[in-house]
Amino acid sequence: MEAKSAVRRSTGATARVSVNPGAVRDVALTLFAERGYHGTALSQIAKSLQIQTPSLYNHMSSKQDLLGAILQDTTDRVLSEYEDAIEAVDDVAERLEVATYVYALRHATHPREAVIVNRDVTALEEPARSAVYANRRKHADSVRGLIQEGIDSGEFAVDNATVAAFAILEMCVSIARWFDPGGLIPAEGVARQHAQFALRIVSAHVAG
Amino acid sequence: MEAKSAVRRSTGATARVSVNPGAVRDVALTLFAERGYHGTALSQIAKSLQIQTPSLYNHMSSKQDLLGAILQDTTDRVLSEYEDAIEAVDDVAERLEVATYVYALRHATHPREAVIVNRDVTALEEPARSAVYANRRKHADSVRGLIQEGIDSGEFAVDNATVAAFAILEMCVSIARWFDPGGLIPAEGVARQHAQFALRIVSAHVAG
DNA sequence: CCTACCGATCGGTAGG
DNA sequence: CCTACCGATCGGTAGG
Repeated sequence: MEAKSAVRRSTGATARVSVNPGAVRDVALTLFAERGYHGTALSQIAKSLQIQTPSLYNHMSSKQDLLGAILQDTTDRVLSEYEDAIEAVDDVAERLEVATYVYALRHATHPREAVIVNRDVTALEEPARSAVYANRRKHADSVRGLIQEGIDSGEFAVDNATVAAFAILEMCVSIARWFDPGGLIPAEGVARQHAQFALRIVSAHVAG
Repeated sequence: MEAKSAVRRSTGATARVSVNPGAVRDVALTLFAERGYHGTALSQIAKSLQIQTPSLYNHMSSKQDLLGAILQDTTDRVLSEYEDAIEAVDDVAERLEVATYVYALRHATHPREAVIVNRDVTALEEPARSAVYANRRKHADSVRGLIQEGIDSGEFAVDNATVAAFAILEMCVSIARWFDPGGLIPAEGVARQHAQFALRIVSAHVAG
């Protein structure tokens, strides 16, 4: 009969490092993104970390909290990144360009977070869900305002600011679903092209 | 003591019409779109139809089959609609325009199907999932080819046909997530604007 | 971090 | 279309 530790060592699983809240969240990001919140069992997260399911509760308070923290942090970051980006420039076309660039880049570099925000926000219970929606709306409303400003000044030519804002934002969101970080185009290249698409969508007259 | 039928009548629920496979699918479309495949229980579908869960099996063979039928039919229709649309015109810019128009219009008029295809295809088991992916790829590859054709002929000016194709298709897909059929803009208006956005993204020189 | 265990609910079947 | 029921699995707790 073998000792328990020897049996465990013989399974060939990679050595466990240290389980902490960050590690739990990282695995949750991967599995939620792959299978969705409802499609992921805590037992799968635990297995990936090579611990038993109840041990997860040393690093989180509930499955809902895990989802809530991911969605809140992600949308918080999107919002602050957006505000930093437009603060740096004044021209309305340039603002739309940098806003699109950072939003696209974030979706290319953080696909798991993006997929979960867009697929599983409905799985989040209130009041956390409303807080996430509020972040999203704040961002979308501001981009819409940017476009309306460009229309009013005659720099942009587009039928409807709301439709254009959704088109621009959503083509960026989708990057998280198709972009291959190991492919030929770097994340910055995809972001740059989307920023150009945004200017073209609003028909901005840009130099160069 | 009241008779069973009287009790049922007294609940105030709307009169049940006739349950058939189409009614089951319609309710599944609504609930899957709202909560996702894994987030929807068959008991909820049954409750919405005012029958017991086991009775659902008179109208479907399994939950997986229900999802598979929805996804296969939806992607089949997208593909045939696309082929019909581009057949009707010859010019490459016009082809991109009509292809975008019908794709956008479909997502505005069939939001439930669109949301489910894009969120729950990963919940579909093989080999059905691969068949759905094949339909999607056929459509995306053809649109990418259209754009490449325009680049080669000098009509379009875009860095990368694949990136442009994804941007155009995905901004249309997202319509299903934000479009309000009861709002100010008709579905056709949203589709028309997206067709214009597509031409602008590829920088096509269009008359008018 | 574990074992032992909980009530609830899942998709689905048997047999009318 | 129903009642009665199945094994499996869910998120989570007790108590070390």
